[in-house]
Amino acid sequence: MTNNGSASLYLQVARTLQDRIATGAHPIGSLLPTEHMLAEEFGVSRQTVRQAIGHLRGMKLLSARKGVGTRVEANRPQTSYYHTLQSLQDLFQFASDAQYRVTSADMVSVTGKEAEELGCRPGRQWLRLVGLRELPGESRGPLGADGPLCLTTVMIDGRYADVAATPRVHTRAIFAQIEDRFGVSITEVHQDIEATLVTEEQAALLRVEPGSPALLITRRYFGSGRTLVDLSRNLHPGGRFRYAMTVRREG
Amino acid sequence: MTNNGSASLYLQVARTLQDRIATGAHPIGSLLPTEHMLAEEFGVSRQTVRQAIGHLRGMKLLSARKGVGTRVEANRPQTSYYHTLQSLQDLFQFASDAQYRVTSADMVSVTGKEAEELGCRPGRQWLRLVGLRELPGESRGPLGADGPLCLTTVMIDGRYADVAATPRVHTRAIFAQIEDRFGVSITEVHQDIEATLVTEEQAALLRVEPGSPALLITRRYFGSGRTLVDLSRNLHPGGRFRYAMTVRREG
DNA sequence: GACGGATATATGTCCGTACATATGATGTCG
DNA sequence: CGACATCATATGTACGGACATATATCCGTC
Repeated sequence: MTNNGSASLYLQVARTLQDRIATGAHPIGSLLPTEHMLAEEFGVSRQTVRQAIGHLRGMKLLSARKGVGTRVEANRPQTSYYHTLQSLQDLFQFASDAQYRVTSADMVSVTGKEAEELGCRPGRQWLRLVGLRELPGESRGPLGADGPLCLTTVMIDGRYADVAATPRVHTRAIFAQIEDRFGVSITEVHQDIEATLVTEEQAALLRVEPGSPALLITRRYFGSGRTLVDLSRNLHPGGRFRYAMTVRREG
Repeated sequence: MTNNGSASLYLQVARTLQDRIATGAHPIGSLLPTEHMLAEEFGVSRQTVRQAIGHLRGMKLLSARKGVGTRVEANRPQTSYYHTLQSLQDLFQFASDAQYRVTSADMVSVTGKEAEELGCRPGRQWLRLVGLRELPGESRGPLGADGPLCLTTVMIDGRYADVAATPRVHTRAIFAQIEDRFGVSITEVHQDIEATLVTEEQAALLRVEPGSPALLITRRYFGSGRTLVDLSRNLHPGGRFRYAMTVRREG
């Protein structure tokens, strides 16, 4: 064994295999020798070899298929960074009691450019909501003066239009209502953040100066099979909102 | 066993334990019966019980400590969403050949508010870089007309000031240079995005109209022990940049 | 009462064996 | 030559036993 003798036997085996993979003795894509052969070579039980392989599988260096063998997947442990969310609600970075007050809800037939953006054929029916998100009553945050958190436009696939067919106040996110009501589950969300200026019309609704800066956050919610379930466009006045996230190293 | 008999034995055991945990028979924080007791109860070997427990540990439902026991950590598998990055470079969302052209590099002694923001005592030495990030030569992206990608100010802990002591052009991110040169590794990055307007001075440097919108992205890079290694403030002109990310459901 | 050592206990590691099962290769038959 | 059954093979599952090691507790000593 190349290692010191104090560590667990299976960790020594794992380390040796990892070294061999790193040095190219077992190229990516190739099959490792069988567990039986490795056990014999290292003079340990097959159980111990399996434990070592299991360790490396946890690091995504190896994968195994019954009846085939153990394949080398990666050269070295990829040091990836990740940002986790407890739930999709965390994408919204304001208090969870914020209300979405819908002022208009219209079924529209999308055309051309808009259809392309929604990833569907022209002529399909979508429900378009327009409204303001604001904090209820006195629970205004410390950040902004008062005024709505954002101006939100939502496009909902016609199949799920029932969740918001008439203008009203929503206390839960639209996607969450669709998930519950129709049993679809959101598997992926694409979020897009850009800077823009508010128009006069928007400024009046948001109670800010025309021409002041804003974050335009577009979110696309995808269900199974990468089908777009709903799309929301949130215009956040500059001083009233910021988007914060933390990424951590894996392991 | 509550399950059908076709699945693996250890999966049946795991399922039974999961049910018991979900129904509160084993409350969060409590210790499970010992592996030996469970093996006896289910009429299986201890090895099989361990495999079942290992399965639930992978789901973060259980944790184990040698000499103590197996503790219930969670009620049910948490469906978390995550956003992964291949490397921290992915936080920058422009071509990796972008250059950071530093126009000034000054060692400063931080005071009051700035010291607080950097999380250090007033009077500490930090290196302040100011410069523009731009694409080299002809490789201009399709998005913006030409002009710099962003105006970037970087604060570097005095200990690592050597990486950029004099103004010059950097082709690698500052944090990456610090990682290599000083052997520290960035374990966490905090990122903060807000909308703002560019001042006249900034507009001239970025070659945009004064008063146009911009994304201000502040990134704090932390090393081991949550110590701030460097902080960068990037001002991206509105039309020239957007921040995109995708989050996926776990499992 | 404080400190330290012996001890019981639970998980961790390791061995050997046996059989199950998915997979790809081989070979046979129409 | 193609479809299909057969077989060898590699990982997956399961058993039983044994010892290692970390931890908490008990107990005696100072």
